Amino acid sequence: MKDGLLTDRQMEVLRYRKQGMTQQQIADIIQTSKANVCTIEKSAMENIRRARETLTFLYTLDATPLCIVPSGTDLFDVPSMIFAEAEKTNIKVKYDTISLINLLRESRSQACSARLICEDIQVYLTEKGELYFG
Amino acid sequence: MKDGLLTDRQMEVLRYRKQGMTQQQIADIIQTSKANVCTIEKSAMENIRRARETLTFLYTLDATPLCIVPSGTDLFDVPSMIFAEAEKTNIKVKYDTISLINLLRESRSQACSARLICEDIQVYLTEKGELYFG
DNA sequence: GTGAAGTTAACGAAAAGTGTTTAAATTCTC
DNA sequence: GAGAATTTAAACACTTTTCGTTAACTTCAC
Repeated sequence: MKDGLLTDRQMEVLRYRKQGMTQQQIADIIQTSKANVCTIEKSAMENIRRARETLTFLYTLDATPLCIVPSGTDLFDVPSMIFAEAEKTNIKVKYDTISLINLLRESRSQACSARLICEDIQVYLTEKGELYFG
Repeated sequence: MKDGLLTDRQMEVLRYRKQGMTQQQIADIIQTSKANVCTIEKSAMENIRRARETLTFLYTLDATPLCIVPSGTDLFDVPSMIFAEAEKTNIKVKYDTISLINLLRESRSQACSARLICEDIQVYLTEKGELYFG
């Protein structure tokens, strides 16, 4: 029974990276090649992506796909898009405009740069009015 | 490049379970033994646990452990515990009492039954004042 | 162009994960 | 207690992941 998805090696590399070190510096410390540091970091990111997707699957087990927010959308246009779609389903969304934006920025920070959405985002709505971004 | 952590088999079982079927019913449908359905379901839950832990690691990479909320604590006592601890660190917590409780209930719903915390919960605080529950 | 940082591809060996069966044990319901 | 539902453990073939190497490649600042 292991802790998480990440190996010790992967966590080690991520910690050093968080501190701002280069792959070469890390390679020197953990005694390997920079190419290997690169692959370890890359597989760590892949594992993180998979962890995210796993939880999204779980959260959306009882949710229905609502709409897709296309890459290039203005962040501030997202709430009205979602409210409009939700109205068709007769489910009341649990979030107001502000908290919806905050929710999106917190759960998909990579997909938001300033006011621009830079990835397609699948939106799910549960019967309770909760939102998930896949 | 695979989707998530869960195999097709595991997702299949979780979907049927969500619909309220027994392991035996599922075994008949997917043509295997009920023991195997149990194993698959169990490893699915294990994978979900690991996905959660992976993301917690990521979120707490730049956070420091703040305190542990012990099992048995009243949910409504949690905010003041956390605020008291945070005061020692000179970091202002981003959440007020109500939103803190909501955050906890949403992110660790299993650990909250009504007003009772039923698992030890590790609390992390980032420099920005964000909270994570590990 | 040089050097530093990062990425990629191909390959091998070791480690870990998955689906399955069988059999025994546990929990739950009536 | 009887019977159904669920859980657990051990063992197996099989697949995937991981770490590591080597070598070539892109980017970017100077």
